[in-house]
Amino acid sequence: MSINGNELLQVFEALANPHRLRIVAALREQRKYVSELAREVRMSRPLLYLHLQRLEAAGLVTGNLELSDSGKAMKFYELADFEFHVTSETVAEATKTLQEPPSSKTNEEEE
Amino acid sequence: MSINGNELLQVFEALANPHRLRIVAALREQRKYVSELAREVRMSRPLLYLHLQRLEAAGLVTGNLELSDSGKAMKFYELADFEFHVTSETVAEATKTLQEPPSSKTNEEEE
DNA sequence: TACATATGTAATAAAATTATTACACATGTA
DNA sequence: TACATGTGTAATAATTTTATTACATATGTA
Repeated sequence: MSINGNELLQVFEALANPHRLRIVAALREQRKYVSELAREVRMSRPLLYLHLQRLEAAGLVTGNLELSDSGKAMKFYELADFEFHVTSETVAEATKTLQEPPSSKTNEEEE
Repeated sequence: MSINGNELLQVFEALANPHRLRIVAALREQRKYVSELAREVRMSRPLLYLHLQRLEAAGLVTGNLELSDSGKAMKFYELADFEFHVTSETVAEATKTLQEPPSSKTNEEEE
């Protein structure tokens, strides 16, 4: 069983942004909490949240809300283990199971 | 030597779209000319051109203008050979050589 | 209490991507 | 000549993504 088309698409979408590549690289050293990471990659927290959400939705990182020793809430993000082999073959295979969300003009008229 | 950060980003950007995944899959069987491919993936030619350009810019496909037997111009696109191993390690490695275009507020003020 | 540091989100603006429409030009065939 | 089929692109519209600003809430320490 290979990866689902929509999942693979989500992975590509998640990685198709320089900030998010940097976030992945930054998390490689060790897990980090959001504010800490924001300082490191020099990004506002709200924006970082957005990027983290995309990475998490794609399954590339996971977030965990924890309490520090002093009792303060900290949200830690860490990398997930992921490994994709990308060739025209694996892309074509995954694409078989690719489906657009059932919106738009799916089956209005054929010719 | 591994892949350059900006090149890898361009690959992800190219693959981060359902139409383009389908185009890759369609070209897997054999090379096709633009109008032919447009019919197959049910897309207007101008739009297909845009997507093909992105794929070509990323090095995933190549285009060739040829003359058919009858003398009509035909632009054939075919898949390039590509293979990427995507893990947090390869992403982090490539990210080292990632650079934003020298615009925006690169070095306005540090703190 | 005031301040620094956390999390979290809503509203809005800005920018980039995607999509459509309307062209121009060329060749082969009826 | 008229029509079908090909390439190619410019202008514009629509949509999505990215980014900013302004909040609210909570904890620990001076």
